[in-house]
Amino acid sequence: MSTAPEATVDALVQLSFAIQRILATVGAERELSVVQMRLLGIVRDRRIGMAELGLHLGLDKSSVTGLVTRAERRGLVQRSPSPDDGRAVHVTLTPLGRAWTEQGAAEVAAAIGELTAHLDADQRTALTSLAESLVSGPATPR
Amino acid sequence: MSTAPEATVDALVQLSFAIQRILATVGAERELSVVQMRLLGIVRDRRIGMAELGLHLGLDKSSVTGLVTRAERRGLVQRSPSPDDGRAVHVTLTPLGRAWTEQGAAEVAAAIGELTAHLDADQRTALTSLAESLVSGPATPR
DNA sequence: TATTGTTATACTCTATAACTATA
DNA sequence: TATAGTTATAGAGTATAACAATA
Repeated sequence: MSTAPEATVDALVQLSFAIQRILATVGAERELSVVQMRLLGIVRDRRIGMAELGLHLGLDKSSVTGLVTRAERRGLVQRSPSPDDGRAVHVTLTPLGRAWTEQGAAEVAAAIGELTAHLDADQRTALTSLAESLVSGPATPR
Repeated sequence: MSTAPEATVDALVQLSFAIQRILATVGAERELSVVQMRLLGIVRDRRIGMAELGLHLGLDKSSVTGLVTRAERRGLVQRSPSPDDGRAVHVTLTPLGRAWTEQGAAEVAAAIGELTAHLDADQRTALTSLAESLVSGPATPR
């Protein structure tokens, strides 16, 4: 049970808030919450049902129902019955939802670009690999 | 308008979710949301009123009213009238609130310690200073 | 007039429990 | 029986608008 030095804890917590603020700000331009943005991002590249969506988002299935219903009402996603399983539905992006998702992703990348603009190439590489190693554990050479 | 490379964007966004998940998990042990945790953390070292609290949290003052009321109802914070300004109130931690705040901070530090356990001292130092530089801009030597 | 804070209201977001339909 | 999803309900969290009290 290691405890990180206070400076490291503070820096990572503050950085996480800065990134979340970027996501919230980009979403707010289209009145999307961070969770709605994640929903669109997840549905973007997966063929997925409500249950699996709940796993990705860390939400109960009943919460996902409301989330998807609100996004559907706004014309961003669609429910369609699964051809394989009569109980299941698939959630997919509408053309509008796809456009917003791509624009949002570009705006997030631009804002993070501003945040990291003062780094040189080596620093950026170091930051990226350190961040990756925290998320997925130490590098796993194949 | 610089745009960060995709790998950097992904790594930072995923890292921010990992840190937020730690905060949410630690809070959940005491049925505290991340915002309630932030509230306690802000009140911990400042003598502060509702308006300034709203600025720190990025919330409207009416939202802060509800947030503080719920925390007060649970015995975590106290409102007290400002001696200087008849309109203002100060929000302070109760002994229980202080205990929870300190325990929570320790648990967050421990969890982030786990996350960074695989880093050696140099890597940890590099990560900390890179993260600090993103949050507060490039190093500003005095 | 401006500022501090609360109240009323409405909506999003979330979980729990109970339910329907399909596997 | 188990799984996929919805509905009903309750509560937290948020903003806007209107308000009271103080500066």
